[in-house]
Amino acid sequence: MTRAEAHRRTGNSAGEARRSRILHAALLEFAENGYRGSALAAIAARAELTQTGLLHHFPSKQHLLIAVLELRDTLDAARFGLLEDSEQSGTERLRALVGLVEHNARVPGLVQLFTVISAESVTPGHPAQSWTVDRYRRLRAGLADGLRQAAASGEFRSDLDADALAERVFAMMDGLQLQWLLDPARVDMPGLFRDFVEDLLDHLRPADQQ
Amino acid sequence: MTRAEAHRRTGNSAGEARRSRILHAALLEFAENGYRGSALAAIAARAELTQTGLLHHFPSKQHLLIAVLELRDTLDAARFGLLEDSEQSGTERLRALVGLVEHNARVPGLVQLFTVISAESVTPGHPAQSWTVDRYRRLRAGLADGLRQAAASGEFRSDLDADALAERVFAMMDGLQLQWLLDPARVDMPGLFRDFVEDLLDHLRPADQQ
DNA sequence: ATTATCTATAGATCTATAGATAATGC
DNA sequence: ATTATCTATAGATCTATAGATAATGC
Repeated sequence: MTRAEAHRRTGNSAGEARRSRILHAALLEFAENGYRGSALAAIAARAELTQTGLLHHFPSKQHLLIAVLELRDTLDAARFGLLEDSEQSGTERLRALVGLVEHNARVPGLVQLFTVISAESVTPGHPAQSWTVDRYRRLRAGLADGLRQAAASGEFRSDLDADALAERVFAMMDGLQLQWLLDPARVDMPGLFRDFVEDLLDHLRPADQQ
Repeated sequence: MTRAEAHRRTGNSAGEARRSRILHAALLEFAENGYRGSALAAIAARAELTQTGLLHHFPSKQHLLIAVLELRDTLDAARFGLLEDSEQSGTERLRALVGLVEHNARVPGLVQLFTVISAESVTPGHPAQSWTVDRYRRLRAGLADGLRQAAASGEFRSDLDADALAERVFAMMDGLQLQWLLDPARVDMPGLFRDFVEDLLDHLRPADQQ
């Protein structure tokens, strides 16, 4: 172990604080202009250092984007218990998503980040492409597992198509996000998503409880 | 009327053909790289003329983008009878959307154009922003009207929330498009959308027919 | 005369590297 | 010694304008 490694392990709060500031600035810029529309110099100015100063902390623009996405995704997943190993019921899982959407309605910048970057990353050669593809696979698989568990336990009807439902739920979430970002006064994202989920829960109740 | 105007009205097939070729090239580039990621020179090369030659036909990059979007949107609307004055039933309207999605599955480039540009246009100052906002308003209002008519005629249950349903339908369509573009092998966009619409039709049937 | 196209180029940007200087912490 | 930061700059791009030349159609 070099001295540098030892040091990094023991805090280095100044450097950490700077990196965190750069990540925050990058998040705002990427959300406002997308990856291709954002300039390192603008991010650096927002974090109050020079463009080359920024590149000391993140070796390239691509590294910076991935760092922003991973940070945000980890925070969200932790916050809303979207991780696989949680002990929630199917109903709780779906309602946790409603809670996430309600929270999202208060942080349009973050929603915009994921909406803009996800769509941009369908284009060939985009640096976030594999990250985005993997993220959706993880999200769908996690929810589908939860739904299957709930079907097995008798909470939900046993003939549900877990994969199809998981896709529907995230498709609805993303589609509503887009329309809400474009026209917030006319699109009540959290209300529409909540109603969608409640209708879904009605539909998922086992036949003997309907 | 100047001679130029008279001339334009009577054909001018060479110029028209060139413009059409540029629009097609621009569509492909914008779909592949987004608006900000596309260079006029690349579009021009695809249309086999120089960058300044292109600017003779479209005065700026913004004009070109809007021309592409309007052309495509008009073609799609005409093709699938999404225009307001059609005489379709509610069921027919919803199934026409299923037909549109099935068609879209065969033209990923066009789907990518709308997906990438729509998301990019949530960013401030994007040239397609008002076009995109208006397009969604038109689409939602058109479908909502159709649903209301169907409710009034007794085809659908009378207590449906037409605006909320119209939003859901387009949100589902867009969300599935995104996931399909990212992972076509794992996301059966047309099948998922068809099932969604059929479930919706079940739900909309008046109580006395269930 | 009008339309189409080209060359040349102004004037901005943008990412990333090289290399110097200052600050930090063992 | 290591880390952080800066100036300077190479080398690509990118949009749009100016102005010349060729082609087209009355």
